[in-house]
Amino acid sequence: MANASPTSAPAKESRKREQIIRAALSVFAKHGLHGTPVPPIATEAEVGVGTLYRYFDNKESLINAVFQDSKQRLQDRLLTDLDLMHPSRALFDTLWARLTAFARDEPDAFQFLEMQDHHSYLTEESRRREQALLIPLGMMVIIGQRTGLLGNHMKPDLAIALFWGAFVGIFKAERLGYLTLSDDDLKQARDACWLAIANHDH
Amino acid sequence: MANASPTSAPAKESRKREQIIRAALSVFAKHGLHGTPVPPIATEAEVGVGTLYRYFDNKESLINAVFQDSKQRLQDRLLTDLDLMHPSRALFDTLWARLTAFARDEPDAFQFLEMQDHHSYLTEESRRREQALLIPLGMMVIIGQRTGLLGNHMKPDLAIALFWGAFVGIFKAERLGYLTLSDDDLKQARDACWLAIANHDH
DNA sequence: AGTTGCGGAATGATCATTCATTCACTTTCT
DNA sequence: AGAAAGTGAATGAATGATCATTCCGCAACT
Repeated sequence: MANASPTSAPAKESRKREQIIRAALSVFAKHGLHGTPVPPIATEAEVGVGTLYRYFDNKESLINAVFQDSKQRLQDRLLTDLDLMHPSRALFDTLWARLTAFARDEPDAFQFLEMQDHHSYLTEESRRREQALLIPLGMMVIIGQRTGLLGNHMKPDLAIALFWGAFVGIFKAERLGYLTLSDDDLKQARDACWLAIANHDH
Repeated sequence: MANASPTSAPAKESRKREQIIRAALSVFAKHGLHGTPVPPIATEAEVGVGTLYRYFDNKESLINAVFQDSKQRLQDRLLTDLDLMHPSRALFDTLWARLTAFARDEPDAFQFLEMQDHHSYLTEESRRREQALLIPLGMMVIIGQRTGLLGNHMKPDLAIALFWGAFVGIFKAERLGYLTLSDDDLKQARDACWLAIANHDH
């Protein structure tokens, strides 16, 4: 065995990398992308600025790492062990529950992913990650429409944008202090969203 | 008469101010708030940097001017000659139509108002403008619930956040290239939003 | 003793803001 | 009326602050 110590060298190294990503996420969420200098990120990560640049080529590549990491975690929490190919009201409720759990557990990541200004920074790979989440959801909507569960008049992309926008909207309102979301509020919002996209022909 | 010329001195002065606000809006929408230096704004406004600082104390006060101007225009276009105290499906459709018209006619203003990062800049006055739009809409929802037009289980603020988020979501998706919104798509989205908030007890 | 990781002062670039000067237009004086 | 002086808007080079990035000396580990 090359490494038997509790924190082996490569493990410790990648732990530091994650530390920086987490710190960056937290500062970006608070002050925006252009708005946060690099040194405060290093401070928050309890790391020298020079160290940060050992792990990331530049600010842009750090931003992409944060983006991909957050997107990946969202995707994992949302899709793991879920059969999107058999849509049902129960599946919708599960997705909603997982989404709210994500928004609650990782508010910084949730907010970061909705920021406007990272889109000019994103690399090809980051955009691919975006698709990795959108495409399965799109297929789910298509199947749901085929089976008569969902209204089949709407473009799948439109349904997703509508739903996602509504979801983001209520949490954004909460973050800005216009609202507090109780469990009951979330259930009502969930049901309202379902009404918006379900099939009403029967 | 002190001023008989077609563009009197005070008129010309305020025209220049508006020119700067318009230019700032356009550049802010493209590159974000922190992301845009002041000089490019002056260039876009066809004005010297020094001139810009004759009309605005600093960047922050320019941002607030842009915000208030955009918010005011949204409010004017949305509420003028509308009786919010008598909600109906037709009123909802009118609001939707005005909202889409605004998003189409003034995409920069629409996007700017949704940006995350201006909230740390906003003055008391700017926040007041925010309320000036939200409060009448909230009253409309309350009345709609009282009259049985809207589902009356939901907090008015929640209904508004849900609706506004969905609306913003579809236009954001279009801007980012995930979608194109035909007139038909917009009608479908409108009807879906109505289903989400209307009363279904009859 | 050598190698690798780390830190943070140093560097050069970019930014917000200022200010000395120009310029166009009035008012005053002869 | 024509000349001279006054006024304040407009300008953009200059200034100082802040930022991203580098690099060299130090520490830890082998």
